[in-house]
Amino acid sequence: MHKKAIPRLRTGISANAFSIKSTFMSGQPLTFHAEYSKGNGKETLEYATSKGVIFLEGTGDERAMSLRYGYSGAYTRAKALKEIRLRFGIDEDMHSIYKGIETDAFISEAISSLYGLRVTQNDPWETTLCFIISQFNNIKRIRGIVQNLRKRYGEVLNTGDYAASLFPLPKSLAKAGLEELSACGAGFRSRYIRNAAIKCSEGWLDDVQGMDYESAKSHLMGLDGVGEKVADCILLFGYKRYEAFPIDVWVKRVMEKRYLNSRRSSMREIRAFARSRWKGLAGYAHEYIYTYGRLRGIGASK
DNA sequence: ACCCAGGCGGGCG
DNA sequence: CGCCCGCATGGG
Repeated sequence: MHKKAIPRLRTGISANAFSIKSTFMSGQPLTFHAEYSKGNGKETLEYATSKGVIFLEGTGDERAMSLRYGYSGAYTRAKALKEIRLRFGIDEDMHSIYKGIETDAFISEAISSLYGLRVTQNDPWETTLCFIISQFNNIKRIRGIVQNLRKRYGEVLNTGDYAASLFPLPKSLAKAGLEELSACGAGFRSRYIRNAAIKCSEGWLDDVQGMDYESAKSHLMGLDGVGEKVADCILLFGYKRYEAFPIDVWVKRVMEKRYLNSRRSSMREIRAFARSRWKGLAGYAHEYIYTYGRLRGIGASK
């Protein structure tokens, strides 16, 4: 893909409590369209937005991660840097977040294992598309479908030195045929994708930012293929609403096993528990519980 | 062959 | 409300 390397610039950032690897492993929407690699003392992440490609390179450890960056497409130096700061929550006060969510030995174990995992703030449309695809699916396949959609519907960026398919815009997917979407692997989600693309290209997501959590959630659920869980993911990863606590099969199992005496519990019950325990930071706690639980296979049937 | 995956919509009691 | 079912597809 690369004909010539894109230059990497200094960000001047030495991030505290920031791990590219843990963030990548957490399976946030970014990672459905990002490539991670690690070698000779540095780790890199490369991902496509609808505006261009961003490269992030880190050296050092999670307590002082020195960052460099690169960009292509419509970005300028300043815009690329701003994108990175926002996306990875570089200016977040992790000390106070950890203080707020570290309520017990289990989450404490998760935090030390995944130290530096950040909740990323992604573009709302990206997040909506990624999580509509996520339903009744697995991460590997979600990634594959997102890559296929990028290649088929994303703007092609070709600078001569470098070529890539950008993240597809809603207006581009709004015109997609159902068979074509199915050919990307979307299956029964094809009609959800097209309908959401149509509504989002007409401004469905425009006012969410100003809504309170409950109204925003029910508004998002007005999109076909968006239920409670996906709406919570969109709010958490697309709008940085840390009060959202999405409950998928993994979180459900881990919560039951580690917090609810191995009792089979309803979604409502689990949500209420999480909200009362972690309050406005439930979503941040969620990422550690979800990722740690999934990587360790906690509560898995075998 | 079977089971599962970051669920959701629709139908039923 | 809560429960149950079908759903595309690919990997273990």
